[in-house]
Amino acid sequence: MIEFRHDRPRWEQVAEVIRERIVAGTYRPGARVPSENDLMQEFGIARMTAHKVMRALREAGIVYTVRGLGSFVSPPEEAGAPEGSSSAE
Amino acid sequence: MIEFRHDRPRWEQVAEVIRERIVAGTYRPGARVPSENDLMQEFGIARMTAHKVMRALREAGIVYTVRGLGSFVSPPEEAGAPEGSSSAE
DNA sequence: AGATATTTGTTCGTATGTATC
DNA sequence: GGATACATACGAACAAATATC
Repeated sequence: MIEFRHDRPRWEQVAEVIRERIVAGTYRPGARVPSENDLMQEFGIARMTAHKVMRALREAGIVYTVRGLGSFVSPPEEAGAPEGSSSAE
Repeated sequence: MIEFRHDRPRWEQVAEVIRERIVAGTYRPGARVPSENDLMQEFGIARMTAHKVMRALREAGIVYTVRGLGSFVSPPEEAGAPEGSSSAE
């Protein structure tokens, strides 16, 4: 369990953790991130709080969500690199 | 946006607006009235304030609320008209 | 086709803490 | 101190989309 600070919202702190994992590569592009239910269990938070976490990450553009399926790490920003230019598909 | 007066509670002023809409027929009997979330957005108020609005309308008997669904305009007072007397179901 | 489970979306109910008046 | 108002957070219920059996 993580130690929640009292000077910042929980949904913000959890979102930070997930964001760090994505940056670290723990969750790769296209892969599913923990469901709201998962977040509830892992962080001991309520569903609505977990929902807020995912909404924040979604609005930050680092995940996208499909109802009934879950949320997934957004693909990297292809800034001028045409697909197929890096390696074989 | 509406101009909030400083001499009366916001929840009271918003409740007045919704009540007027119901009287005017903007929201008909049985129809759903704006959710607390809707009120937050339209009037720029907090959820607790929006909740107070709906509670006031509920206690006035002009709406009824179903958890998980929303609030609805109360049916008119049918003084002596049994249900099913108007048409076939 | 139907039932079930999982998951997100949305709604209301409630409690707490903080700030302001 | 009380009333108002905001933000946060937990709980419960209803709904829709998806997948599996």
